[in-house]
Amino acid sequence: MEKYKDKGLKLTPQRLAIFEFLDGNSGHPSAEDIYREIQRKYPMTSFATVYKTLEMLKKRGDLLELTIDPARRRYDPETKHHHHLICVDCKKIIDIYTDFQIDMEEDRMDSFEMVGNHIEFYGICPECKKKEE
Amino acid sequence: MEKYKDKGLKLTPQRLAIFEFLDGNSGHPSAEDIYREIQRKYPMTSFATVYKTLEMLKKRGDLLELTIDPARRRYDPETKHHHHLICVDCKKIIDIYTDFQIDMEEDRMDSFEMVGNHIEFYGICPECKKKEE
DNA sequence: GTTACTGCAAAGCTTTTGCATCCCT
DNA sequence: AGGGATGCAAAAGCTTTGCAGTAAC
Repeated sequence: MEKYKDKGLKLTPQRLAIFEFLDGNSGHPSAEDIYREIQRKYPMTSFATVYKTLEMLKKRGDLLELTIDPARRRYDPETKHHHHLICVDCKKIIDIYTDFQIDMEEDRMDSFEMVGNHIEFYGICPECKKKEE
Repeated sequence: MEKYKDKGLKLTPQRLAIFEFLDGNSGHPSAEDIYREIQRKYPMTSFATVYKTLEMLKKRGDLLELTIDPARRRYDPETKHHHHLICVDCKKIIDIYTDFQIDMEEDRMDSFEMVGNHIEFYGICPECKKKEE
């Protein structure tokens, strides 16, 4: 939480609630997930504030936007390099911290300047597998 | 093109134009890209038809939906397993056919039944790098 | 007192849907 | 002729934005 105390950044109750909800949250919530949770504490909080705060956190580099779910954006407060294991059925997302060696050969990179990578593992989670039976 | 001739599938001019545009297209077009191109040949084609046709192709397994771009869905007619190299600036997407060995250890899979994976490589393309200078 | 933030409502985009008409087979 | 496909327009989601009022500093 300390990391948010800097110049020109006002710590409003709404923001503190959002920071607190995101801190250590590995559930990869959508904007609506965040909105619903924040509303329980601050019923007056608006969707606009949630989106504006998420945008601010993204710009600061304290929040990643996941493009895994075509229906809605999901957010990840864990900014250290990691990958994701996704249930193709319920869309649950699990963090994977294994360091895979997947460096590309120079001649395959089409002269791109590489800045990173991200692996999506697809699978069926135990809960959904059970439902299938 | 032959692969579309089967039971209960009508080959309308609109669909043929879409199939032709997608066939071998490695530009990962959005629905609007497809709509604009098809309109040049069949100005009467509607957006609804484009979306309905893409949905049909997805269900048949002849088209992949990419979730790489948070602003809009993009489509990939290449259904063989491959990865993507993405320009973080202009969002250009390049296909990568290298077969990386990234199998996870059993005990890291959280009991998921694995069905596949997809690597996104992020970089800055030569064109965008030039613009930066 | 300043200045940034909030909330509301409207607007912006992308994608989906219902239904009457059309046309491929 | 029959049934799937088309096109229109409306609707549905998710996300963004403008602005006046509010509150953090």
